[in-house]
Amino acid sequence: MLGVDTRNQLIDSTRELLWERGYVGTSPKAIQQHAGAGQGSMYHHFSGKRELALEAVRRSADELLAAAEAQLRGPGTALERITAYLRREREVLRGCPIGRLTQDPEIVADPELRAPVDETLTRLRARLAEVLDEGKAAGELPAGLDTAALAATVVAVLQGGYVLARAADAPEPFDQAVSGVLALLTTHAR
Amino acid sequence: MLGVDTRNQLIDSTRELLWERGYVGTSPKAIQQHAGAGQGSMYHHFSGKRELALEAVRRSADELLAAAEAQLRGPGTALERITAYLRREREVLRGCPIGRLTQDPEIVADPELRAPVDETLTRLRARLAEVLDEGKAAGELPAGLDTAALAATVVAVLQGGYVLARAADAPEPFDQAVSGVLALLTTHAR
DNA sequence: GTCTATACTTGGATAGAC
DNA sequence: GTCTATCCAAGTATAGAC
Repeated sequence: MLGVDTRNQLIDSTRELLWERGYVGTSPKAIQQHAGAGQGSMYHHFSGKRELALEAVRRSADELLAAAEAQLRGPGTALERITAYLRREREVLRGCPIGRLTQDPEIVADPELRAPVDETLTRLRARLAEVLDEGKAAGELPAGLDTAALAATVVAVLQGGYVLARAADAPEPFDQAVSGVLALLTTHAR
Repeated sequence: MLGVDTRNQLIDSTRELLWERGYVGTSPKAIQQHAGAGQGSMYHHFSGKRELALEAVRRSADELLAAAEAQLRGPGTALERITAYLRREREVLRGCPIGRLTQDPEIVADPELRAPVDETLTRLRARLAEVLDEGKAAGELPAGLDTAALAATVVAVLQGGYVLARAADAPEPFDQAVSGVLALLTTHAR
């Protein structure tokens, strides 16, 4: 195979457009144009917009978890790894390619389309809870902490930070939200 | 005037639909049907979808700030009021009628449509920062806290909580996220 | 103010030729 | 595998009658 094949071009274009415009805002025609593919080509590889979206969402989901793992599996204490994850370089104004899908009525109404979104955020929370548990075990964090709740808080700060940044058309509120939760977390570390 | 006039019916219907389906997902026809109004009626009162949305967003924005004020201006210490605000009854699975608009490409691309969204979340943060400042002044919270950052965190937890809940199709992750940040905040109170 | 008719574009997909 | 032609509904709006 030489170069990228059409099928993958279509999937990648769909990922981009879903990120930028969501499911209801993305038309087959737009996907084709972005991918440089014709109608026939798209409908040869996929049954339609929905199937294409399904594949696109699954890939974005896998990528998001892998990216998180890169920070969380890294070196350092539990809190250092959480900090690295929260502070990692992000395209804040673009928002989260997975989280943004939760605002799409046709995604949440379709169990198959919602499933990868749900799994991704659920696993992310579970993984963060693990890291927080390590912090507890190491005495970095107080034994009484509800790590599952705290993991949800951490993910929510990211997802909500994107919302604030997009509203303001500026990344600062995102950074503030992250700073705020880190300040709370690290003064618990002793 | 007897009963609700058509103009207001149209605005309220638009508010509902924007909340549920966003701007790109809401058609003039859907608005008319939801409002029980005809085409001519809608285009008599408004120049089109955009103007209607503008009015709808402004009203939802005002309402959101007023609702927040109800908790934040209430009785109790700063932390008690923040807690009341975070724990207030919410239709979690519907998400935030203002925050959800930040995921709409046509809203954020249009300065006039984005403005009320931006103002609402910015004011909300400012108001929360005030309350947190009161908590600092009262010795409830450590003097070193960055209240602007913390206010962003609080709003982000709400906005992100909605995202997690909608992904899971269940309110629990929202409640966890709130619990987590409250646990951090209240153990700082001394 | 509201209704119906009309218009043009886009969305989403199928059919059949190459 | 890809292209072009075709199809029908929906989106978004204007025109003019009542």
